[in-house]
Amino acid sequence: MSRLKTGAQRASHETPDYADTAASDLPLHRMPGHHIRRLQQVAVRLFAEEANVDLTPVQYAALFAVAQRPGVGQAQLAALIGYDRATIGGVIDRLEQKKWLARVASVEDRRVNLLTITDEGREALSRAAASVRRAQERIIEPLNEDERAAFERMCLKMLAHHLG
Amino acid sequence: MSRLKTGAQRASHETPDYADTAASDLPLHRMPGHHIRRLQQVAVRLFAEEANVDLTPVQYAALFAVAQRPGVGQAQLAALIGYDRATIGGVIDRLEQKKWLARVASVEDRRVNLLTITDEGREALSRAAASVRRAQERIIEPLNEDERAAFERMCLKMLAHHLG
DNA sequence: CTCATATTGACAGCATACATACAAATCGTA
DNA sequence: TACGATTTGTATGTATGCTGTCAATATGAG
Repeated sequence: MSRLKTGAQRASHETPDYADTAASDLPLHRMPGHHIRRLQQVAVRLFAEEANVDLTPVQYAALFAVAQRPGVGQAQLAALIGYDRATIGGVIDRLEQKKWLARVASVEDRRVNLLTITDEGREALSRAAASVRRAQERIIEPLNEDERAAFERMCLKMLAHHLG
Repeated sequence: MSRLKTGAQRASHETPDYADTAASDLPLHRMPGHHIRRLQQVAVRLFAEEANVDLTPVQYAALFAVAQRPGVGQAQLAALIGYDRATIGGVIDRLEQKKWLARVASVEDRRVNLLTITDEGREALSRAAASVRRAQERIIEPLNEDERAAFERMCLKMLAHHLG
């Protein structure tokens, strides 16, 4: 049986007034998870808007990481940038199709695909750099310098706690 | 060419040392978008860990919103909680399968599906409330009170700027 | 050396997300 | 009132993301 009083809802503008919410005293606009999800949507959109290369945020991260660590395996790469082993396979497939990444079977460990970036991949990465930077700046554009630093610090704090 | 001196970034502790990155002077651990994506992953994981009901974060948001606004249309619902019109269809499909949400054809506008929550839906929502709250608290657990307020404020500031 | 154990990458299945296109229906305006 | 523009829900295709399973391969304890 619910205690929800539906009578309280009138037409309000953007933020609905979730008044009298007995079932949950946590309206959506008070949930960090909700904000984070929407920020993620915004970040992806801005990335796509700025992009001058056919790269998604995920593909960029993967390509960037392989450039830093040539010869990394798929599982290692996944751990490095925070992906699932299952997900990374498809990402690499698409980067391989574009000839920006190459899988090479390891001789030491025949289970492993050694990943390397191609010259075209490096070129794409280089070409994308500026627009990626712009996208990142646009996300935090409404924050002042202090807030940007604080935001980064808090993000890292939460990530260290939950992932570390 | 960038003005950023990449030489300045030495091996820092937990984060891999992306030293001498000529291709991009923005390492992953300095990209807000990267942090947001990983926070989103954490948030989803915590939600799933705490959940005592078969509900995803998205489904919870949709169910919650419909409970607040019975008779809302799919497009309105999508706008309300920040989804794509195309995405919301599948979400509603699954909630309808569980008998927690019902589509009713509108008489006034025959294009519209009026969405209403069922008694079972209300019951599920009520049952989920505590665990959803716990999941939200766990996300920001490493932050102190001031930081939590600041984080929420900054999230809302960015969202208002990019969505408003 | 051998066998239990763990790791690696592939695959299937489910659930977001987005862009695009579409038919049906509604609305605005001439 | 007729008709172009818009809105609504649906479908398709692509790309994350996760869980779970599997075969092939390493690894380590005995």
